[in-house]
Amino acid sequence: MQNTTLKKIAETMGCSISTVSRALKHHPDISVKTREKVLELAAILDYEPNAFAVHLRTKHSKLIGLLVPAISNHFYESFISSVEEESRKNGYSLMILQSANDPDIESDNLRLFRQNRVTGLFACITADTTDLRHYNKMKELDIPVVFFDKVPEEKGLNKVCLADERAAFIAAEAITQAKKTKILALFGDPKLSITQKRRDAFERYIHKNNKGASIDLVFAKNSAEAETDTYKALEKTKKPDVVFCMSDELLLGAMKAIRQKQINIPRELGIITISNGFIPSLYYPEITYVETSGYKLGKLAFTQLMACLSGQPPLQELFVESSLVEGGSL
Amino acid sequence: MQNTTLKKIAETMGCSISTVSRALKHHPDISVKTREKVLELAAILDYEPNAFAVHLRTKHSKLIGLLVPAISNHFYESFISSVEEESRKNGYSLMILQSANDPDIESDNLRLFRQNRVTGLFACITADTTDLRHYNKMKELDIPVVFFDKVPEEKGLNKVCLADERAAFIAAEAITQAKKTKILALFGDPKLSITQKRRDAFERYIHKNNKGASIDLVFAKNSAEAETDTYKALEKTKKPDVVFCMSDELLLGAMKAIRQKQINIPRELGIITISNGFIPSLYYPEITYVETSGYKLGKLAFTQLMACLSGQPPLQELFVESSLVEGGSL
DNA sequence: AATATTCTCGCAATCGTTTGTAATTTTTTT
DNA sequence: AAAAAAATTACAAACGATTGCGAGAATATT
Repeated sequence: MQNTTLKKIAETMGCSISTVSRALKHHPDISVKTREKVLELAAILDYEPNAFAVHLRTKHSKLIGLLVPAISNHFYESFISSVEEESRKNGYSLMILQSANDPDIESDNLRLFRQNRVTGLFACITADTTDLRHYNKMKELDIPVVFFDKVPEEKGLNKVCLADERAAFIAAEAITQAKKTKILALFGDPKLSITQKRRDAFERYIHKNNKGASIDLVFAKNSAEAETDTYKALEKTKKPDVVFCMSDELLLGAMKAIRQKQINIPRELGIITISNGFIPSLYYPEITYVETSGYKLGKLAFTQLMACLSGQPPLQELFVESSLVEGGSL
Repeated sequence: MQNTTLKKIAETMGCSISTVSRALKHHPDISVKTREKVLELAAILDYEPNAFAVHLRTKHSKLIGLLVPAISNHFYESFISSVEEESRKNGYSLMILQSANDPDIESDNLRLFRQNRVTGLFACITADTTDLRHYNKMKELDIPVVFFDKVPEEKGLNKVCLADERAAFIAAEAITQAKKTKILALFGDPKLSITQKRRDAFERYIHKNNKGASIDLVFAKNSAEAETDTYKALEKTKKPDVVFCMSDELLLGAMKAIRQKQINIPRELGIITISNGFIPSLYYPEITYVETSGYKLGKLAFTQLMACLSGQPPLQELFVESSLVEGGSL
């Protein structure tokens, strides 16, 4: 069956299309009597405005693009969920694409977003994104981009991030207060600025406030690498007394190694991570973590995008604060 | 900056819009020479077809709707991820909305899908969905709907589901083969049909093939309940020698109790669950599970939808088979 | 050389809305 | 009652792309 259109309503009512259109949006030009009739008829015929026609005409797509590395990820999930919620509340639809951490797919997706004339875009860049041309093209087309989580280094972009330094700082503080000195620190891809920031903050704090502590610094690209690296570290004669993981992914790997070696937490070894809290709650004792909420980040990103859309874009880098959540692992 | 349009290209080339349009899609009517020129110019001007205009004209939206209870869910995530992947490969965009298990939001969302003239729809109904009118409206508009996971009872609908009975059956089989006889079986909300199906299949198999085995049947609404219930069961004098969980959520609770009691797996106690595999892999030893893959379900759903779109709709209920994935927990 | 055939390309309608402006009707004013 | 003002509705041009049809130019046929 065909969809009801303004034309169909107009014809069955015996009036013009524009009258119908205006009546439906309570335009003062239309008399109450006709408006009522139109509204009634529209309800009967189940009229649903054709979003494509509306967007084509108004040039306002009410569509927001969202680019994440992967949907199946415990952090992005909560971000997505939160953004979807806000979008729907504000009458926007969401177009979600995954880059799979591949710059080629990323640029394909950005093209798709452009073709769909998204009103705005949330983007999390891949580890290998070096070419920002596609993003710049968005700017040329007046499509505001709010980068989140993994953001480019460039200045003058809208970014919302977890307070990476702060989170690492808090973790380092907790380790220091727990009087741990032999630290195994697991970080992710060293190319990413998030890694650099967390690492810097972590080392700075430890060197300044935890004199005599040693840091065994390891970069692991994924969970499996984290596992082997942790395993190796635990076989050394000078075993660590605490493990710091900068992400859930690394925590998973580290915990597997720890379980294999049957090491008791927290008696023999402390562990702390940066997380949104889901994974840490799976273990017993629960893992102490510095909270970084994808949910909050999503809310913040949305506000930021709305600000861009409705006025002068406040080009700036915003942060979601972190806090320590005590499990029993430290 | 404005987007490049066919008109702009036509004007700078000094030819008509239709020529440009045809040249861009390699229409035989257009000479190679002009085609080349158009292509070149389009590349320079960064032409991106306006999806709205295309869809309005062609009446083919290349947009697929996806309705899930929640994005932040370890099962739907993989489903979404899989569907997104297929969609992109096939030139479709995805519009994802969450129902939050609320029938009102569900119907709002269905309206949104209609307004956006989705080409097809994947839907997982809420636990309280009784009114299928909104879905029937889709059918009237020739929008095929593929229900997945939680599907309506009605006949004559496209459904793709996990083989709930089979999964429980396989788990029961594995338990029997492992010669376990004192079974603690954790099931979810007894109101849900999925619970009933799994329970029936499980009990039937055990009673028939594992003579002398006893089943301690427990219904737990969430992870916390599963934890207390498991804890209690482990304190009884007649301890279970195996735990069966019908879902990841229950597994998480059970494992916490087991960890607290410092019980060795698999030496003192076996455990098996039904899962998509993520949570089981977090433990050491990894948990043996019957796989129910959201990923595979997504692939199946997509194929089903494509079939509906490209010919006679094969109204039918399809199932994703389950298989046993051996961890070291049994 | 005249006609037929094939190549190229442009015209114009269309998809379903929105919206400025003009036209018509009704009401008010004098 | 005639003119002015206000209220109501219709007309028509966009938005950007697609596509059937026809026109003109180039080539082929006799």
